[in-house]
Amino acid sequence: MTVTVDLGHVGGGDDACSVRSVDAHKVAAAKARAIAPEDVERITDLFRLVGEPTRVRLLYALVETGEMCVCDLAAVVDAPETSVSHALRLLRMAGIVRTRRDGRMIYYSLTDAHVRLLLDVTAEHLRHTVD
Amino acid sequence: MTVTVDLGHVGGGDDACSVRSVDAHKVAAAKARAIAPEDVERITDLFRLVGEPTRVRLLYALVETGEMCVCDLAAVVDAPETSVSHALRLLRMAGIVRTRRDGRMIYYSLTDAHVRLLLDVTAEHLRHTVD
DNA sequence: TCAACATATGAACAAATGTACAGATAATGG
DNA sequence: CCATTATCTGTACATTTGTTCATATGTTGA
Repeated sequence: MTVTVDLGHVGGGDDACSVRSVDAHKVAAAKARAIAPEDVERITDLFRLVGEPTRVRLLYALVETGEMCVCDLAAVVDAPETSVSHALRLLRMAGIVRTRRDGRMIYYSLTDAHVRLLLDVTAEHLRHTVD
Repeated sequence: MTVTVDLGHVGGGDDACSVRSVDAHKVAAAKARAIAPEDVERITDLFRLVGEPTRVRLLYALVETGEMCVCDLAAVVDAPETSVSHALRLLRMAGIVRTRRDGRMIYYSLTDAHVRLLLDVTAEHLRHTVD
């Protein structure tokens, strides 16, 4: 697997300012298959949401119990209810969790099973990187 | 394994300051099965790393091409090489990517297939939430 | 309607984070 | 050894982000 295409020097082609490339093949291929900017944003938004301790613990709590009210979630993660409410709002706005009202309380639950899978896959990844 | 169920009204018990709970069952269960603090940190560290546009695009580029040098990666994501170098350092320190030196260049590649799976699962999640 | 409760919202502040610039390190070829 | 190339590292700055306090919304029961 040498490759190292000849292509004398792929001068400042395309659109970038002063970006030179060593292996034009790969650069072109990667650019062609690159993920759409819109999708990049959605993916990073999702990951960023799950990249915070309180929110991850909230999600795990919901995975285990199905649904819980803010009060109980706060008890589980041992954080002020206000903090939990803010965290849940972000998760709700992202469509990761949904709410169900029952009297004065509002119960939160996961919207779909994908988040669970996401967390599981991550756990698997961590398990392997630990060894 | 106590669990102490029976509800009624579980006053300010446990250890938190002023956290009351509505459904002691779920709170106890969730606390018992809660993920370890150490694991929470590792999981959030991982997600936070993938929760940034440049880094995600770098990872996708590596998924597609196998391996690339910093220079070409910078060309793909259209960012200054310094930025890319910083981003790659974080990914490398987290064990997500590894390096291979060949002359003056350093080639980056994914450490294992788990990240790829992670990205795929996420794509799946997004696909469903769009509908 | 009023008081008590569960949760949401807004704003302010400290901490974390990405980015850019300058200089440092490492390797190649002459 | 020197110049050049490829990448790294350190630092400073602007932005983002999580947390907290105070206040608002909405619900129940008397």
